[in-house]
Amino acid sequence: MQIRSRFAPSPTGYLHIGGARTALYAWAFARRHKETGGTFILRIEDTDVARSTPEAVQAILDGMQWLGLNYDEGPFYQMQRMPRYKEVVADMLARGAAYHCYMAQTDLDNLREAQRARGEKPRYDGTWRPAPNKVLPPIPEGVMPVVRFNNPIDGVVAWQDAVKGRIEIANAELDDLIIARADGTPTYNFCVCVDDWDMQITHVIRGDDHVNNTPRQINILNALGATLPVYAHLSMILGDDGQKLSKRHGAVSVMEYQTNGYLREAVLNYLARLGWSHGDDEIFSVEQFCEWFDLDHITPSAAQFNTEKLNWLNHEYIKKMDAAALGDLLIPHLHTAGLDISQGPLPANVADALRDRAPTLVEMAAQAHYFYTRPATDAGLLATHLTEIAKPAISRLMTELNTVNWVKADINAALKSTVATHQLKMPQLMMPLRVILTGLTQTPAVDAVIFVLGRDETLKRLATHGA
RNA sequence: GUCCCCAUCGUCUAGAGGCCUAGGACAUUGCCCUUUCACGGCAGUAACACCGGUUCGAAUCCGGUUGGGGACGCCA
Repeated sequence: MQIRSRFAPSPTGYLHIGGARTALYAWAFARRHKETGGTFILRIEDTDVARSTPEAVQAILDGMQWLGLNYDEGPFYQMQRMPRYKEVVADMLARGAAYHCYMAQTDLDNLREAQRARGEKPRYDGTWRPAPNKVLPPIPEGVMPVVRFNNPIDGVVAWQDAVKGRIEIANAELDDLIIARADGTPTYNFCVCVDDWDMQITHVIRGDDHVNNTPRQINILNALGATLPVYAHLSMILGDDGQKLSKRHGAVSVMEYQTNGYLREAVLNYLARLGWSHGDDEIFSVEQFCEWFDLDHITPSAAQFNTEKLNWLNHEYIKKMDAAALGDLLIPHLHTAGLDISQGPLPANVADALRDRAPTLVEMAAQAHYFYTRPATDAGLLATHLTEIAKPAISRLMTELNTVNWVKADINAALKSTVATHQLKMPQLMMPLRVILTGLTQTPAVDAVIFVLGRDETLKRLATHGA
């Protein structure tokens, strides 16, 4: 079987973490079956003209690109498929699978309100639904009708959800949904069916919130004579505080993660593990994920986002990444931290020195200041650490550094021999050096700092506090 | 209100009747390492929502309760 999965966002906002995970799973599922023709399709559901924007389309594309979720077909835009939808509507009308409804909006509202008041589920009452021997109301003047789907009245719709198991809903719970508005434009549930059918989607992997749409779509698909896809409904992702994610509450664009200093590999890995598992495996590459991913191990319950774990994962990736690559990723963050890096040390070296103590690139950039700007000297700090006993040692060290072969091991040897000849304890030399060189008491190992700073800059800084 | 879904440590999860006195990871606590902080190492605290069944045996199956979530649009 050739797997064909799709991601079908509506462009009404950026790609947030929930959408990104949905896209990731649908993508990975197709990639998992690549050898047998697995195909990933991107479809933009933009039929809500009022809320869809080109900026949102771009934001979604950007987010997917950053994550590396490439698609094999598309992007398809529903607005460009209007003729096709209209053709299908006309056909359904002709076959009696759908019918015109002239009920006014206000009447509909009143109907629903009354039903709610009676404790019933609000539903269209079938006033305009044709039936044998039924006399329809006279068609009102000047009213453009909507088209409603002739939903089955009896029986149940059931499907084997790949993550939630068997779900069944009685047709009596469903009503005749509108498939085309009065202005002729088709609606969501209908477009999805036509698209999934036309695009021969075999696996619909989407958010939990569509479970309720599924029986309606199955009915429409059946009326169309289409083969039903496998449905896999992903539970939602909750915010860090267990609350639902929303625009004003923690739902941020995936791109925010990039600007906040997260690596794409870490975000991908984190998302992969949020709602899916492969035994005890925690850290794995996207490639590995694509090999392992299956629908069977997706959790049916909602998952709470945990920034601390993301930070940990991000740090793991930072610690393992190639220094040059890490340096490249760090550059933009150094810029936003306001540092002029044209004069200073190589970002790759800075990154290498700082990686153990920086879980994100933003944090790393924040710690990188003293590599690019002379530290302000805190008199108090200097007084505490730059003791009389340390001064001659530093002076001797300067002469050594002047000629030492500039590699970390030799720098370290110079430090050690200075400590030895002046009969100091390590901290007695390291702390004053650290304070002079960085202005801080908490930095990477001093030999690493010296190495990254470079000979000239190190000697200049030491000279200012001239021992 | 009606319908649907969900329920293992604080969090993400393993677990598909005996391998479970419930495993891993993050976080947390303690100790070790150490030129501070960090990194790293070791150890610890911590969970099957509740009540009934089924079974020789249930975290695993069934029913109910409670709690949480979602859906009920001429939005997607």
